Amino acid sequence: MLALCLPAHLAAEELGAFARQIDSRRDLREGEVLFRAGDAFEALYAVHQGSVKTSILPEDGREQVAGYYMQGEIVGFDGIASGRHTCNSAALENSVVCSVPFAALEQLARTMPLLQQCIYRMLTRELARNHDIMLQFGIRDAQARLVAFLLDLARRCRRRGLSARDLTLRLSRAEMGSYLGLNLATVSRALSRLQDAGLMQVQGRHIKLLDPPSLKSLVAGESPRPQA
Amino acid sequence: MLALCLPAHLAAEELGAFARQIDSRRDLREGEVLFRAGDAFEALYAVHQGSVKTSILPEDGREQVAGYYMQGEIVGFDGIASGRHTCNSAALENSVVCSVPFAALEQLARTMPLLQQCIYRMLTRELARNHDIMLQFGIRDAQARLVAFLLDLARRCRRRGLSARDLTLRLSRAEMGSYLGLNLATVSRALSRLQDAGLMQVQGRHIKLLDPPSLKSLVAGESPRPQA
DNA sequence: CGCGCCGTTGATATTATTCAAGACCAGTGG
DNA sequence: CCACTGGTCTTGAATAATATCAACGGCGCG
Repeated sequence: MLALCLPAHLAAEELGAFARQIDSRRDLREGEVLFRAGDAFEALYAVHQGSVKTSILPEDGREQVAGYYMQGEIVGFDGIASGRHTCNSAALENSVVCSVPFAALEQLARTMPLLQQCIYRMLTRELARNHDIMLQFGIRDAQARLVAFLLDLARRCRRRGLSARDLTLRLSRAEMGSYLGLNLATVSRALSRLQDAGLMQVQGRHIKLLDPPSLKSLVAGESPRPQA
Repeated sequence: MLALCLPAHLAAEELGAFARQIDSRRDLREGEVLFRAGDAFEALYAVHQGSVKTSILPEDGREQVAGYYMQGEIVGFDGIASGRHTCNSAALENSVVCSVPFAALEQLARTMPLLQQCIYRMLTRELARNHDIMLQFGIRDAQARLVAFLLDLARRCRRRGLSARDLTLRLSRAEMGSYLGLNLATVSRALSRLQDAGLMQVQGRHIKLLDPPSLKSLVAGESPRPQA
């Protein structure tokens, strides 16, 4: 299953050597913790099946969702620099991850230029992705921000061969809200309004995007932003 | 001056070869553009003197500030994955940057393990930094968010041997607001209130942090967050 | 059936935005 | 030297958006 988790352009023979060394699969049940803030950073985890969230919990306050990872995505880059994880990670449903011990990976990469390249690409991709996410947070309007999130989700689904129209959220309203910096109730209301407007169909955690073009223009077009 | 821009742990002899190849200094006047969204990604820029901002401008809307880089920091990671810059960059004051052609750097790194390491560290650091920034955006209260920004700034100043108490902002209120997702007026009011509370002294763009501990607790302690 | 969790929705309070007026400041030209 | 001007910052009042509080409905499960 490792082959599925790792970039395809890794040459076959290298993959063989690689897999022999570090292949390691782990099953998670819903809610099960993958790592915690403060844990030593030992591995990256490729989500093979299911989905995973990351979060922080400020001692005083309530959990804040920091990231959401689905099939084919990689969790754990936080803490790669410091050697310790800076957030918690837990499965949102029964899931399977491939654990990739990072020290071994690095070690191996020293003698394998292609693998080196592969790691490098992972890092830069993650960098670009984070950049995108940060820009999305610039959207101030609650409804537009939510739509941006859903469209991002749709894009990621399409990439993985799933339907980009029929989304199944694995996050609760509260978790979405936390991730987006919105209140649970605000998320719910925004979804209702979007449904009333005929732009999507909402049934609990199943969302059908009825009018992607309009949704896109909603995000790009009329987001009131602070001046500069 | 390149030596100042690059990580110190690069072995001297390698640095020599490196510098000979790619050393390239560029002076920027206030407001001068370093690169634009859509430009081919050719180089990273180490800020040697002064400061630089990145921003996007959605066709419809107003400029949104995406990042702020000071002396000793590196701009341009956006677009490293796609080969094109995804945001604009301009000098906030008269500045000097070292341009580091990235293709050359990569090429060179193939034969220099230490340089390889160095690039690698740059990437992971940037990753960690972005992660931190994203978490800061989770802070919902305008005042607390602003304080978090100022404390981050202070930390970066200290790291660079500048005073962590007396800050000189290079961003206007509007730019700070744009970066933080707040209105200009909100930023101004928050600063006034913080001053009234005796936590800092504000004189235009000069800010003196009078009570860092209280400021820190303000960020961590009582930020009302959505539930999850 | 009753319970707990999740989601929706209303009423209200709080917070931030918007609009607008004026203060401050530096640069410029009379 | 002094107004003038453009930009930035502060502040007030009105408005809009979101959070909070709370009630209720649905659904799965013991």
